[in-house]
Amino acid sequence: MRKKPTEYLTEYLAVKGLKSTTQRDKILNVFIAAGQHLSAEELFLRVKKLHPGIGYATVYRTLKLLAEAGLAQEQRFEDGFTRYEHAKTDAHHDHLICTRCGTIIEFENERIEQLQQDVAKKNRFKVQTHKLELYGLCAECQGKKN
Amino acid sequence: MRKKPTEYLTEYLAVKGLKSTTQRDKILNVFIAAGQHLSAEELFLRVKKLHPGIGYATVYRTLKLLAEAGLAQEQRFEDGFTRYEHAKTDAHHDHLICTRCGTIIEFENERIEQLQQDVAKKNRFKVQTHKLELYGLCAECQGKKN
DNA sequence: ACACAAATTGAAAATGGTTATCAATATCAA
DNA sequence: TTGATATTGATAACCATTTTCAATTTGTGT
Repeated sequence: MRKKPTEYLTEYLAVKGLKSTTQRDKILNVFIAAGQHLSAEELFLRVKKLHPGIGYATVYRTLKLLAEAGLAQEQRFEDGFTRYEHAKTDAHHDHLICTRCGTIIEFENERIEQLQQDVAKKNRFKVQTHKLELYGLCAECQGKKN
Repeated sequence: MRKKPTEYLTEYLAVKGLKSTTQRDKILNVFIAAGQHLSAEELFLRVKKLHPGIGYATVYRTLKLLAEAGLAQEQRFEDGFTRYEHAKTDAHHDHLICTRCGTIIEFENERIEQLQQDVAKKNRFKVQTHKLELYGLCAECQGKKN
């Protein structure tokens, strides 16, 4: 992804016969400036601060659009709602999720990926995507009582 | 779990100061007789067939209760709603999920579990539970067009 | 530039799985 | 049997996410 994300989006929209709008660009920019694992709600709050006119539904719609365009990736964690992370060109990664403070740590492990492929093959299964999440306590939270 | 599930449930309820009811026993029996990975909705339909009087909410409540009692385990897949599987005494297992027909295949892989522990350790993370799901096409669906 | 068909927006209502409410009923210890 | 408390069933409420729809904006052809 050597070109700017907004350019990439515009290109994607053109190809799909969709329209480029200022809202979409603004939302994308806020999304990029923000950290990983944002929920739609969180993104909406950030967007509203800079661009009060933009509506709730538009943020949801744009987030889905970004996912389709490959600029964001949907992740559904156990806390109920969907979060989005920036698309990475590099290898797939998985998550360590602290059940106490909510911290999310990313990791990648080539060996695990390989074993997953082995399992799939054994079951004559063709993997499209996968999800590996380890839930537990992060280093900080292990010490805390209660 | 050498004793009958209903007995186990009764015992759990007694310890917790809760009450044993015919509805709970009936729902538990239907749950046991049914296959794995039932949604609350699916269980409700089965229950209703045998015991028309039992309400929707009671099935939901009982399912949560069974999970607390250790008789069932909650699983949240990407299709949006929660499914329950029978608690197993044997090793933890993971899932292969067909994105076309919805078939769910269980598997377990000791080596992967081990590597997960390694990753956790490296991040000074204490794992409580984990979730590994491979989404893709099962053997049958790979041949089908569209 | 100009017009127009088609896409997009914002606000509000709808959805859909799940949970809470509440009056009526069932359970269980005394 | 009684009485305090838990449970039930029906329904309303929740809540994140989607859809609806009239008004507005965009891009293409002229």
